[in-house]
Amino acid sequence: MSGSNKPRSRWRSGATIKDVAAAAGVSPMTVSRVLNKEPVVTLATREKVLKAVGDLDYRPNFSARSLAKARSFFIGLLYDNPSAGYISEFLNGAVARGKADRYHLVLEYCPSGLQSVFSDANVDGVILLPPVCDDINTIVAVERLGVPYVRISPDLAHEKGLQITIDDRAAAARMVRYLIDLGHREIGFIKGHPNQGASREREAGFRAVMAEGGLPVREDFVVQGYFSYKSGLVAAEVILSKTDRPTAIFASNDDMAAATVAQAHRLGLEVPTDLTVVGFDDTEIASAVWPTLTTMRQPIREMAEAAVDQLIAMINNVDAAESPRNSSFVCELVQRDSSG
Amino acid sequence: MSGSNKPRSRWRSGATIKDVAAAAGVSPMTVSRVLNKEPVVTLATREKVLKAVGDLDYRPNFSARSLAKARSFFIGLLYDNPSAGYISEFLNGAVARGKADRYHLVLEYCPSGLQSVFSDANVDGVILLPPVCDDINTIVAVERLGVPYVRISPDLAHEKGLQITIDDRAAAARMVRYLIDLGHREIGFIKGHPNQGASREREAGFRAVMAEGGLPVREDFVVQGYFSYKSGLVAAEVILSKTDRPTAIFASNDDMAAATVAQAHRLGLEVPTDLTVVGFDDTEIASAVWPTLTTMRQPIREMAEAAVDQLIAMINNVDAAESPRNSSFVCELVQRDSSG
DNA sequence: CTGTTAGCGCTTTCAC
DNA sequence: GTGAAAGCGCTAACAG
Repeated sequence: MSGSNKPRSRWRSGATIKDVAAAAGVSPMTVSRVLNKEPVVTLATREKVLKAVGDLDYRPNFSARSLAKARSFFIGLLYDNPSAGYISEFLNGAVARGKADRYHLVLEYCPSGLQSVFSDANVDGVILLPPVCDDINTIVAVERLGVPYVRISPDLAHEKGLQITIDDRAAAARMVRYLIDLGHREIGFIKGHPNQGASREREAGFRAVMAEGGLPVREDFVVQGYFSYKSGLVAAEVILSKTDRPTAIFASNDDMAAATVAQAHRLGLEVPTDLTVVGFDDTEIASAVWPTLTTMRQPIREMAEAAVDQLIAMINNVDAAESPRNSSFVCELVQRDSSG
Repeated sequence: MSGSNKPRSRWRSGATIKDVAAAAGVSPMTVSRVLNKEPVVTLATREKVLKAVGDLDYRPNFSARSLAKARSFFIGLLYDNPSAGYISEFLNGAVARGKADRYHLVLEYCPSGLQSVFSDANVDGVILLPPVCDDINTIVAVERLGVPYVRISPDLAHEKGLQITIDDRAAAARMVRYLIDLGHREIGFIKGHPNQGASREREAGFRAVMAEGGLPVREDFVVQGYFSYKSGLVAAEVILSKTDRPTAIFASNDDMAAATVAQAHRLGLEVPTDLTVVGFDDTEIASAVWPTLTTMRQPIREMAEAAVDQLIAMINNVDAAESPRNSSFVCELVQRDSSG
């Protein structure tokens, strides 16, 4: 940190609630009531106050309000290297939803393993994105914080804390059924990162439907990936370099599906003519590659909105916090050009 | 908002600085000094205090500290639909850098046009991402806030406020020289969104080098894009559907370059055999498509770190704020598979 | 419907 | 090197 800490000799203006009260000829308390939209205030009084607020360009002091209300009006967002598309989509939803209730988002980068959570922030609630939502150290740290929290697409069910999920298994099952309906019999599968519950669920959905359809799963067509583009490249090569190969590959996310398409091209295979490729999530990349990817759209934005909503409800209403109402979102099959 | 607002009957723990002081047998003031790492305190005292802090699991109240210090320790980040890759990269840098000085980032979504900036947050400084950094209403609103701000890759030079830029013109020039060195003579260009200065600069760099090399610019090979994948698809079609076409296309960002590759494929052209395509930014998509894109890497993370650094310096030191030291970052040509 | 009093938890200032 | 008093700007709780 640099030098002397003398603050604000020119920053920050300074009209306080007292100034507004004086200008409007009322008490600070009345100003406070107007600002907090309490319905009791007379219309006339309200207007006087609002005028004074405008004249003085008054902006309430967040810290003072927080201190008095014993609330920070901040929600912490714990993340750790999600794909760019995922986090940016999530942020859009969460920021918009928080704004309505005057909540702001504070970002905390949480490389799992490091338990350096919340060095000193005081937030009213916390949202944990995968895979942080499954890091036990982080969860413990958040619980010690004593604030409500929401876990997004978590793996293990954990006593407290609300969970916002999608039914990964059902969604994966739907995708495999789609492939079978298309006439595919030999279907390859690229698994997701083993540190995420979604990976197991998606695989389970895949296997369930294959079994259901009486189709044997060729274990050498099921390979480990890690949700990254690179890992998809490797996995696809393993599957496609065999003399016999599947007619379709279901990758556990879009990045790996995109990589599979690229690998297919490299090996001289046309998509979808020679090989059908499908992904999961419907992140940006799904519409960016060529051919565009058939995938399972995860309603990330809606999930973010729900997370913020529920969190605010829990912050306001302790009862709600006692009996969290987990919610599960449904995915939508988005058919594009990579399947046939 | 839901129901009654009775707070924290079970959330929030509660050890205050007084409790710590009592436990350590010192005054609150001494605890404060220890916590703020003021060097005056005796080692013995310091240790007593630290032990009490640990025992009580004390975490300082951010709001109280902010109120007393007249500082929020929050930095606002104003954004408006940047590409996912851009914002997520920027966030990584900014969050990490802020952490070192106990600053946190608060996100504000600022659809330009709407001047709904900072409904009520009080931040110590503001970072404006493009294109918000060029929205005059937003700039005015931020100036009225009375806090220092940094603009990232801004268009018009504006009196106050620090600017973190790259030399778009020079970078674009370098890319065009690279293409010429590769033997290309007929080079197409897809412009960026006209609301961003970077677009004009990149085009200027393109034209300068073409002129420098004595190569005429075919105006029908220069078409308008808007930085989106879709706009790139359209632009590329315009250029490539002619009977004669350029041997190389320089798109003003990666999304449009990726779209150009896709469009080329659709038209039966091989990249780079039949057509060289290059982009700008080196965002995620550049390594995600096939063939991977040759592009100009913009050091987004470093720029984010610099922005936070400078902002904190300005917050702490008014003198620094008087004479902002703008900084310009250099880009790096990343050669991949889409050029030849 | 509006005002008064007190205090949130911390830090500043000034003593000692 | 440490402590006591006062106050940051706001709102809860109570009066009236």
